[in-house]
Amino acid sequence: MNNKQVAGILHTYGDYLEISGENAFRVGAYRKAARAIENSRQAVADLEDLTSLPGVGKGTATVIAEILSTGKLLALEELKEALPPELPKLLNVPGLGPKSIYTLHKELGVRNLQDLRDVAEGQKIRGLSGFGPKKEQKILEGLEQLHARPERILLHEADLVAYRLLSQIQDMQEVKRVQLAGSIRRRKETIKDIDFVLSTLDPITVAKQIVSLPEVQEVVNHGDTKVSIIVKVEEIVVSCDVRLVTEEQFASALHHFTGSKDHNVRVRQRAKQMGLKVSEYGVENTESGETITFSSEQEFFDHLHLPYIIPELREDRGEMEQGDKANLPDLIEQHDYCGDLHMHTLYSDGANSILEMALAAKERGYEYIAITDHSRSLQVASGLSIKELEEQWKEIEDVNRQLKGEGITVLKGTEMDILPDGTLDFPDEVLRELDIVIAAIHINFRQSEEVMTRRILNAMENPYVNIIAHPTGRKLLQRDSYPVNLEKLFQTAKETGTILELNANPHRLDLNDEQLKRMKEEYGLMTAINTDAHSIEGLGMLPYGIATARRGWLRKEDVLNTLTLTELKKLLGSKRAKMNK
DNA sequence: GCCGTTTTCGGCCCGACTGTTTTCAGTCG
Repeated sequence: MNNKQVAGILHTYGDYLEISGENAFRVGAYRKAARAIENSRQAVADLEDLTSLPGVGKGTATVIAEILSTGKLLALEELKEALPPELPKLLNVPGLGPKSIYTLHKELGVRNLQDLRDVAEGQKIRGLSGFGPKKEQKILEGLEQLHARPERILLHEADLVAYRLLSQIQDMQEVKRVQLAGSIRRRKETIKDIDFVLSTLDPITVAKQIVSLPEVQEVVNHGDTKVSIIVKVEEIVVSCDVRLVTEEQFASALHHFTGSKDHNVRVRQRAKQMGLKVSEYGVENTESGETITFSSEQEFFDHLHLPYIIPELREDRGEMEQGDKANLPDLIEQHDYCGDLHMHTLYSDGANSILEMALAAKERGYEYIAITDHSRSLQVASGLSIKELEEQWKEIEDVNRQLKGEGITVLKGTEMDILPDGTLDFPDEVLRELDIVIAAIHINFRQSEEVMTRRILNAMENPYVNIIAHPTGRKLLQRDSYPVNLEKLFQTAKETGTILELNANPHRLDLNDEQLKRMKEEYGLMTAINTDAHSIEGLGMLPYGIATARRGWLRKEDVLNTLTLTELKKLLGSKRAKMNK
């Protein structure tokens, strides 16, 4: 049993207990334990003392031990017998929580979504105490919404919607300040809803203006301090929450609604120990009852004796402990970035020429780029034959001559396929001529973990392979990673001097934030942030890579692309020198 | 169920909105 499986059972147990009417704190305790296991770096099966996990005491330790030894949990099996198997699915219906589900099941015998629809349509819900016609209507609407739109959207899609709204809200006369908050501000890879915080003297007028914006499809909530709407921009439908506060409250509200939830809990626990109470409106001194407000988040953190914690770090992954010790890393910034090492041109499946890509890169202030078109096997992406690759080298040399003195250098590269049997698509004689070699898997994802891992290890053991592109192969909201043993990849990367990429494409972000953090902290490895651009515009996806690196606690020195051209060439050459000895 | 530099009992982060009520419970973030 791995950590994910154990945590999964605990989460399910929590769901079942909750809809059985169990004490909410007990339910919360199991969920907290499940999160602790998910976040644990050690395999829970190997732990000597389960209660060393935060939030795991004697009771939960016994439960975990049972799951580990038998693969299941008797108490959960019994609950599953006693309750209809599809009942937990009702938790996904917006506006419907555990208490209501419990009542609906007990009083009306509701077992699944269909039953729920039937009793709502049959107007049977309104007769229950605590329920009425509006609640009944809300449940029907919730059932509609359940399948109407995707649960989450990608960060770059959220940005498109968010900035469209932000500029309009900014222009409203009564609005003093407005800023994005929530997961979009923390730059999380996918977004459930977009949060805005604004300050104004006239919340009622501003709220009215917001609900009548042209992008608004539906008004979910409309209060004096909070407005919830569903908006549509270019086929992207997403819900947005807007919080309206006074100018004095703005900094506290911004922090509160930026989250994450777990981070906020930690902040409040800390404040409580200091005799303070934190809310979205300010910090109250429990003894004197006086509430202090702040003009910036910086002041807010100062007041709690913490350094400023940037939004990307607010995930309760150690930022409070490290902040307390003044030990937070100096994170990479976009201006540290010197060049992109993974991009495609007209030679394979890109949209622009080598010269166009080079000029665009120069425009962005880069010192170098690498042209890495696909290799011969990947015919769906017009992979290059050896002959075509050699023709490309001539063109790259031409472009370099043409751009001499312009401060930009084009490197000869390839994104070479790792074939299903683990061999490489080009022979060493060809690879030797290249400045940089990226290897990647694009076909045969369905092999076993052992075979997939072996394929990649083979590539890493080749002296000419510098980088493994998108190492897990996942596509966000589309497909999971192929099975691969990341620990073995990290270990071999360390031994061979191969670099695992952070692919900045917002559909990939592969490796992800947590994997990057682990790779750096436990193996001391650097990454390469590349856009994998297929056009000039694709180069502009870099911020998504930088943000993910920051969420992974990476500093400038943890990223290959911050090296100067001279340093880069030296580092790329060092693997060959070492392995060809 | 967990947890303790006031604590081994009595809290558990905190508040808005909605729909149901006539003072509050449930849900959400």
